[in-house]
Amino acid sequence: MRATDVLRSALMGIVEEMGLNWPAKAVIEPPRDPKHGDLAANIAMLLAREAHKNPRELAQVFVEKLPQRCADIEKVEVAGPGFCNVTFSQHFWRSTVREVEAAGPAYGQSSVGQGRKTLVEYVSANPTGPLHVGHGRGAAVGDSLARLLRKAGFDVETEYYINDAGRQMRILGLSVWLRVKELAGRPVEWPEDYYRGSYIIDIAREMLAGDPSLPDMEDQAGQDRCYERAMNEILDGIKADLADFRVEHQHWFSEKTLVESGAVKAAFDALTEAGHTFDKDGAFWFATQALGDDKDRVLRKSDGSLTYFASDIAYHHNKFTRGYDWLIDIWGADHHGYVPRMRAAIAAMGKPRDSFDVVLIQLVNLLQGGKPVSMSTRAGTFETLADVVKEVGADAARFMFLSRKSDTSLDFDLELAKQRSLDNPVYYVQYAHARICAVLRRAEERGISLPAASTDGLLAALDTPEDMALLRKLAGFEDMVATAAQALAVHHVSHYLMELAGMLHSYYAKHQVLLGDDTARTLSRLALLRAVGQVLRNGLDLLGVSAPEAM
RNA sequence: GCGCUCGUAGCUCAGUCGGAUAGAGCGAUUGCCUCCUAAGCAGUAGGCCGCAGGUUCGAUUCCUGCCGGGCGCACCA
Repeated sequence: MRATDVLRSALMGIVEEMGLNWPAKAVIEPPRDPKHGDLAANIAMLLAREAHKNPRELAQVFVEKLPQRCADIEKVEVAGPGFCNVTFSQHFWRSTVREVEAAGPAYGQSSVGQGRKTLVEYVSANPTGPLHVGHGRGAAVGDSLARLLRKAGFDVETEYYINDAGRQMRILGLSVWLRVKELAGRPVEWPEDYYRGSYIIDIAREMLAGDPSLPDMEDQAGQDRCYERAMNEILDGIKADLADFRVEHQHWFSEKTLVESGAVKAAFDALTEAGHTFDKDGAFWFATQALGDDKDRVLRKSDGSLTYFASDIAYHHNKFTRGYDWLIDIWGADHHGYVPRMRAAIAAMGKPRDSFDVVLIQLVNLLQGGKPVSMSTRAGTFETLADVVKEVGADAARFMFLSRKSDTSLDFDLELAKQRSLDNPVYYVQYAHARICAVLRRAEERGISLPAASTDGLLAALDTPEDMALLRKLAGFEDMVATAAQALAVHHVSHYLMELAGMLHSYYAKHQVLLGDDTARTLSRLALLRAVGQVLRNGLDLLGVSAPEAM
């Protein structure tokens, strides 16, 4: 926030003048209670010991010197144990409207990310069936996180890792193949592990219709053919479901391709060279325990096949070689035990700890009017992402997924997601935007013309406490984006939007915007509302939620 | 048993790089449309921030232990 920067540099100047150093723990932030001013600084409490003064005494020094250094400061006082509480002038806050107008959709953009090359890998569900609700949460979080990080100045790309090389894929091929044979009236013996979903039968039926001689193939060949077809079909379905959910990955990365490229061997060699591997019991091991894991892990089993971990190491190694220096993985929370070994792998690659982060996505409990919806594979229940999106819409689903911390479990009530009330926050926020648009439309109808860029004079009539509160909130948008991005916490955006929408609704109820007899005030309030609308749009865009002009 | 994680209002959840009197919505309850969208607003009630210690000027926030919930602990993926 501009106010924070202004105050920080003024305070730094004073600290320097006193011959002291700026402590790392110095914080400048809006106090909880707005009565304490716009910003509070704890600097005096931190420097008290070094300056041989009591905190309040030292704070008094700052209070006396600040106004000379900063014309925008209207009031500054010592409070509590030694805070410096600063209030900026109304004129200063009003200029926020002009900043929003100037930046438009780019308002909130910052450069705290310094262009760091970042890869967000998310969803990455095995292509063995349609995406379910849990994947949807991961999809929403990954997509919004990428948007958020870009807004904060990171250079972000997104990726879906296709697990097309392992056991699950063999089972998928087998499942379809057996269905094909069954449909053709051949005798079939069902193994313990196979995919039972109805989509498997659909694929088998299509394949059989396309090639009636298919069941005559040899088992292995038939199974391979089925695997190929089924995976592609399911992958297409996944892509379509994601597109309907407004999620698009820039890269689709195949595990199979990775394995065939020899990347696994290269990764093994690199680990061995660094002395992190050993042979035991006929298997090839990675000594992760020395790097913080519970125990050492197998990379190549005694039967010669690779573990999932092996190709995952190669995959992450490959990400680094592609030039990314921050890897963010979005995983289901049931994989949290996997984090230490992946961290061990990153460490073994010689990469710093902060080059790899995992965002864990907790379970989604699907409810219907407060009662749990069966998550079984039975038809007719809402289990897939596509079903849920169809039922409640992408906006409601995304907002719901993004309004809670991602690592706590989430109750998703289908009834509630369709309700048009404050129970359902997405409508509350969208309604605020639509209301603003309605007022702007009405103004236009009445022939009131608001210049695209307002001036100090035009904004001068913004002088109520509610005006100031909204302006401060708008000014804080960039900070919110930056801290949310760095904390990988998308839900901060939803909460900010809820607060901003609440303030707007409250303002709307209290202050008439279109005032027949007071043109100056009308114009200034219209400009403020337009700025609020812009910030609501920018925030909703980070969530991938639409901002309707009418509801 | 070990590890990770969570425990904040009746319910669902924010907040916490240590700061002043802990917030929101729902539910309960009382009001508000001759006026820009009532999908809204204003008010009231509701809290040992799981428990006990420790660190400090100051702890809901950090540390330790305990209690309770969730998840994980494969030569599975």
